[in-house]
Amino acid sequence: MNLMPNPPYRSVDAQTIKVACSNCNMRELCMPMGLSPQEMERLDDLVAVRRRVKRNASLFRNGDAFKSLFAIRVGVFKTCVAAEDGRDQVTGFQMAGEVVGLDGIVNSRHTCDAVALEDAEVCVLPFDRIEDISREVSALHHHVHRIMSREIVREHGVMLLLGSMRAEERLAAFLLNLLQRLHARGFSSSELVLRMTREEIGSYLGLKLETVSRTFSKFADDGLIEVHQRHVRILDVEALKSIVNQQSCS
Amino acid sequence: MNLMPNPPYRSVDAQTIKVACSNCNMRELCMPMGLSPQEMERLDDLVAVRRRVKRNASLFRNGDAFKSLFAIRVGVFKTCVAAEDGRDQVTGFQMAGEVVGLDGIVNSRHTCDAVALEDAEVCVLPFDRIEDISREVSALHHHVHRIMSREIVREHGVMLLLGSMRAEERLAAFLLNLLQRLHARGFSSSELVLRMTREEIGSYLGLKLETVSRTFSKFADDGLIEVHQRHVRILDVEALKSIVNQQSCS
DNA sequence: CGCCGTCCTTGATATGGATCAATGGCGGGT
DNA sequence: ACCCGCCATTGATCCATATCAAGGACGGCG
Repeated sequence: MNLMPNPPYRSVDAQTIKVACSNCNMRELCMPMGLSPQEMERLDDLVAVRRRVKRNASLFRNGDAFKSLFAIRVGVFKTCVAAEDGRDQVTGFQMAGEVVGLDGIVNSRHTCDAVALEDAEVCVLPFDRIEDISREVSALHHHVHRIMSREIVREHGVMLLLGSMRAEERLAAFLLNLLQRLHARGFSSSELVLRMTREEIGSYLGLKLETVSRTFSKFADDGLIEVHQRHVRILDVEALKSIVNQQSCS
Repeated sequence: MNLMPNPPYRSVDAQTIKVACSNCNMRELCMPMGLSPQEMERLDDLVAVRRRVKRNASLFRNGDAFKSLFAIRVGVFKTCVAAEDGRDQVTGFQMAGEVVGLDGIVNSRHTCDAVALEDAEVCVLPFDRIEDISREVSALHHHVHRIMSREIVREHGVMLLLGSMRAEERLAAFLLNLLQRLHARGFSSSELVLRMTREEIGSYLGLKLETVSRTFSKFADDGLIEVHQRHVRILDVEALKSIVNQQSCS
């Protein structure tokens, strides 16, 4: 099942922008903190260009040669892996300040697709340059390790969710996670706009879209949230938290 | 649900052995290849000690301070994460030549348990020394990145399995994966001895132990495998592969 | 402004795997 | 060698979620 029947493949804007990290207002999200001015200067060599990615376009696709990591500046992406038989699985949703492309390092080829869910902009971080610079800037060196480790830990959490939680717990955990990340970016922690469809949420959570929709409705009936299409208002965070933590089965 | 009711916590043998990678017969599994003699010499500074871990003992536990990665020399481990409510999820089974502990880098604390499924031995790789040495030995630098990326890609595969496969597909994929890894280590690719219980397999695959058992029995009835307790003989690899790849639902 | 395509909601029904329960078998310890 | 505890198997039943089906709402475009 393909979520996007006709994705305009690689319809990426050619217009790329010369940039520097040192005056980027996102840097506290994607770059290490507490650098000396000369270290900061070295980092400016890292980001050669930015790239715009239109809604529904791919930043990279399974099989593409891996050359760079991408730090998201604007927009939300999904990453998804595909089985031979065509089934696919959303492995994550990434937003500003998060880094995508780590899957490509091991075999110099990407093994998943990264698709923009809205018009987006990323910083292109050539990986060989990352390795060169991090030889001199140990804060960057360690930062890269931390980013990769964080992704591993995040995926552990998703495995726990997929392996042992029920539909309501999964959706509550999903909402709380989005909320927390949006809050860290200065957005309201009681209101959010989903950038993905019910089907994409379902794929990520190992549920069918109807189940996602029904569970939203149930939360709304129970007074935990208000849902109007992709607009969600959180009325009772604590109740959501207790759904996630309740010992439901086994 | 705790898989191990009374784990002898941290009952690790104090007898640690002074060792060197350069004459280790496992090095092609856990270390980068094609090093110069002087690079190899630098690597010998990496592994300070080895550690023995008895069956059912933990190599590290959730909350432990992170100081080192561990390269497995002998034995099989499981890693598992726990939710607040006590549920836990096996996130992987690791065997000789594989590295555990990557989860600890991001916050300098481990976020999962690593438990030996049989008496085991690991090389202790202090992480600060890894970072120091990889500044000079770029092959090691890149190797660490590859190992972390490989783990991310592996977890993508588990997410696909947990999110979209049915019980038979999950177990077939699990057996094929074990087989392939054992084969790479010189073992038969048609016969294997499981080091984990049905419950641990079930936790990893997001199934209950009864379902795992029933699915083994079904495969045996269908003539795909022979099962005697933890001894499994593969009779029809191709059939297992076709179970994994078949477009079953949606 | 109305149409069309995509996404979402809701209901009815089916089913795969969980749960509950009972028995069996192997292995480790004394 | 025997017992005991853990692990595995198998059957009967239940239930959460998938599946199938039918509208409904919104947004973009002619």
